[in-house]
Amino acid sequence: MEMQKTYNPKDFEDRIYADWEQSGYFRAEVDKNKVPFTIMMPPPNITGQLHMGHAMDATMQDTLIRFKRMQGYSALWLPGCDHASIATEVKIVEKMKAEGVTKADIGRDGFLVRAWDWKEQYGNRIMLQQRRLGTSCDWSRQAFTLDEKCSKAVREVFVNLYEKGLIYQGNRIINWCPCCKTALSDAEVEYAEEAGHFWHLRYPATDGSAEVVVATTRPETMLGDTAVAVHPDDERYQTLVGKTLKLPLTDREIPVVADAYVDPTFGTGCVKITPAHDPNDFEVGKRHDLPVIRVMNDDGTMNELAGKYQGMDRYVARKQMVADLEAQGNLVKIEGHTHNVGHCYRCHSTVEPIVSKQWFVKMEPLAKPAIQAVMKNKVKFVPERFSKIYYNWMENVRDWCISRQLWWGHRIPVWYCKDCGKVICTKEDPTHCPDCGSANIHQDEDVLDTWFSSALWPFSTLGYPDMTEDYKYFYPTDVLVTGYDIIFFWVARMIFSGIEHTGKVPFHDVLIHGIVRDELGRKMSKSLGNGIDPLEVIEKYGADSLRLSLLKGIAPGNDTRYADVKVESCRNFINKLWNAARFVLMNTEGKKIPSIEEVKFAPADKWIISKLQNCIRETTTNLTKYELGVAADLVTDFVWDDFCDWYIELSKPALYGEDEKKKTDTLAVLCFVLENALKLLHPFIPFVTEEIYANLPNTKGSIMMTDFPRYNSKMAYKREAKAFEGVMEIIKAVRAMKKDADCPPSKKVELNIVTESKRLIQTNKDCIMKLSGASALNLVDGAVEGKTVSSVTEIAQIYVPLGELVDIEKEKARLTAEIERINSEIERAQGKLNNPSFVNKAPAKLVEAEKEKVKKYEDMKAKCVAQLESL
RNA sequence: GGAGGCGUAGCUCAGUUGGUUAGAGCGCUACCUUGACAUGGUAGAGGUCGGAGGUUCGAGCCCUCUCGCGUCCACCA
Repeated sequence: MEMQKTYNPKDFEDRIYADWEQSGYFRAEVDKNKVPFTIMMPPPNITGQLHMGHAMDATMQDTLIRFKRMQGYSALWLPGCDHASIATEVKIVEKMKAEGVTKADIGRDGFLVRAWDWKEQYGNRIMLQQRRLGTSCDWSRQAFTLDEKCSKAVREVFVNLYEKGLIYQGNRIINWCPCCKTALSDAEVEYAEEAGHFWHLRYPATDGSAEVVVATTRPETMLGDTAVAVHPDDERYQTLVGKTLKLPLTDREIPVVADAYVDPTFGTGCVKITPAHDPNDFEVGKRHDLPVIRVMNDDGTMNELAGKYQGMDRYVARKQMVADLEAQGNLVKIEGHTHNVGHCYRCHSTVEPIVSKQWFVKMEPLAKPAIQAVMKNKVKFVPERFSKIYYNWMENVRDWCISRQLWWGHRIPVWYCKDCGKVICTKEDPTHCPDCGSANIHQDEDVLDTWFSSALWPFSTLGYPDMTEDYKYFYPTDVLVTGYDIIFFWVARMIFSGIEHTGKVPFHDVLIHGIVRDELGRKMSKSLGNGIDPLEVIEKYGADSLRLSLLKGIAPGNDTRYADVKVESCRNFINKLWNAARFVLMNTEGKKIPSIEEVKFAPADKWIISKLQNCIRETTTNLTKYELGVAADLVTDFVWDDFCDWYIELSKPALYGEDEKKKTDTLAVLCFVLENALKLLHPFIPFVTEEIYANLPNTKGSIMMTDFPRYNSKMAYKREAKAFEGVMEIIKAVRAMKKDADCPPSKKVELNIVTESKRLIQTNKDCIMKLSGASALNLVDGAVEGKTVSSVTEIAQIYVPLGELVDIEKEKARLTAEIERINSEIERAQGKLNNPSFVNKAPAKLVEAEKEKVKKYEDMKAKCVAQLESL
């Protein structure tokens, strides 16, 4: 097959993916002869579209899983989607609103029909988009948090926790979203600074003897006040404690209580206590046995206990009440005040702390072993610093509110007996009350927090609670790859869930990455409209270029910026690789290539093979350490600098020469190095490496199923490679000399070389001449007469007669400068050696290196001085 | 209030247990269409690593202080 002059990913990416998928290569088998390696894909929401964050997340995972697969592991990357209870429900309600339909109109069953329709329509979209990236997930095991398998695990886990007393129902202050009309967990509230006010209100004592002034940021909640608190030691208010106050705008009387919660130095030292609408007040209320008066409805309007304000929206009521208080003379003052206001993470409405009966998971017993697991390195965060963030959260976590007043999700598996009040929580749906036998039972209306099922993802997807072959073989998983933004939502909850329900940590490593920002460093967001669609980038540059650009130069845990120019430079790299392959293929065409074992290596061959071995070793190490950015740099640098810029050029004298054996030997090395480079690159840029691999002589099958290159110490050739670098130095020196003398590169020059390494130079004569643009290479014994420019390298002095181009004065200045430079090097090294503490304390190896350096530079200096004198 | 991060070449970023002369991409300068590639080649210019002090034979890396900019958590009504 003919390769085009320019790399064009559109010609093959879709075709190759279809081939892979059809071949079954993505499927992981339970194979006792292999070691499993498992990654669970963080399930994207079914409402979602692929964005840059997904693209990076998926690319990292795909790179790791392809690497491990090639290393011989039974590599499972299990994909799937999250039903995203609240996010999806919000979207469906929005869509219904456009049609003029409400949830009440169609009822629960009708709503669920729509929700499943939605899932059918959009649930697979993002999975299809992921394929464009080249993701090698095992689609045969694709899961969904609301499917039968995952639901079974949810049920099992809920009942177990309930039976252990770790799930309970309680009346507590929770975060309420009046827009979504559901409770939220603490993690689902986002705080943002907002400009607001402090309203100072006067509450007179009922006996007229005194008054207190309280300040509030939410005056509408005063209708639910059931006390005013002061600090027990606050001398100002000693006489007030025990008295009652008249609550303005109502006909209620409320007591003054003493509670240490109050900070006497803040404000007036008097705090209105609203147990139904503030978490701290709720606690104070409990201590003083205060009534809990909730004055707000679920939709954020005032309720029947709000008197004349009933039915008003919370903000309308606020305005009206402030006006009324002012009219009464009970508004003392209004202060400007910025404070943190909580918002729903889905609809961004201001959340309302409200007392409500909800289901909770008791966190303390679960958190302890989860903290231990990380402390004892059973779970390792990469980079390590994220474990601190994890500890900080885990150590201070409050009970998890898991019930949601939504319909889309796992319904809480609890039934209530209407006759005897029994609460029934069982793994099988009950038909009657086990206590009184009544069939008059009904299920709890609420569903579970969407993260309750995500928390089980690493094992629910493998069949838990059933001890399936998959579960036994692939669990615990190996590495979780995700962003730091969901450590609390998800990572932490998977860790304690895994430990509690399976007795094992769900994964050994957590590779944390940052977020992909826009070119200006801003977060990509819908409201800013600065999002970049990965699919458009793929369309323009190809998936491989996008993948590589998302990996090159990234460091674990750090944010990165997306820039077109980065993708472009990666595309350029791939084009380079493409053309290098084209070069090799053009030359191998119709030739019989010997196997690498039969080749007699030239010095350049040993050099590139040595470089290759080094690259194999370093790349493997870094991929194993999850340093994907470093690994990507290593491989691409090897291909571009060592292979393309040097070795391919070095191969040309042999390829265009007369010696057939030399020619085919060189071709064998070219093929060998290219093939290995393709394998090293395959985890990063799977499509183009597959395409080129298919064109290589003597290859069959897919590159993704070949073995990842292994470091071969027999091919290390360290000494030979080092020696050959002396040859390269000469080539570079000649190029620089020509440039310096304004000699056109195309003009062939004569090289006269003084060296002790005569054999090395002689063996590589063709390469030196070809790469430096020389017409002749003479080994001479001393300085050459006449107008020459000269240069000194570690192993040689080079004289190039350039006739009229030679400027003696310029040449003298150059040599003088060179001697100065060498002198400063000698000084630096000698300075170290003259320092007794360096010589005594530094490792012998380093001391030796400094000595060598002095020797080398002294030698070069002598040569430079000799040259200068000869001018 | 607490925790953590960042500050390295004009720009965007690497720099893994402290160890030769601190790297890359893009940009820039000069030259080059040399039988894979101008999405290219060759040769260059350009940082002393935010600042100060300290530990060490040796610090971009460790410690203290300090300046500037993000982030997360908590939250006093």
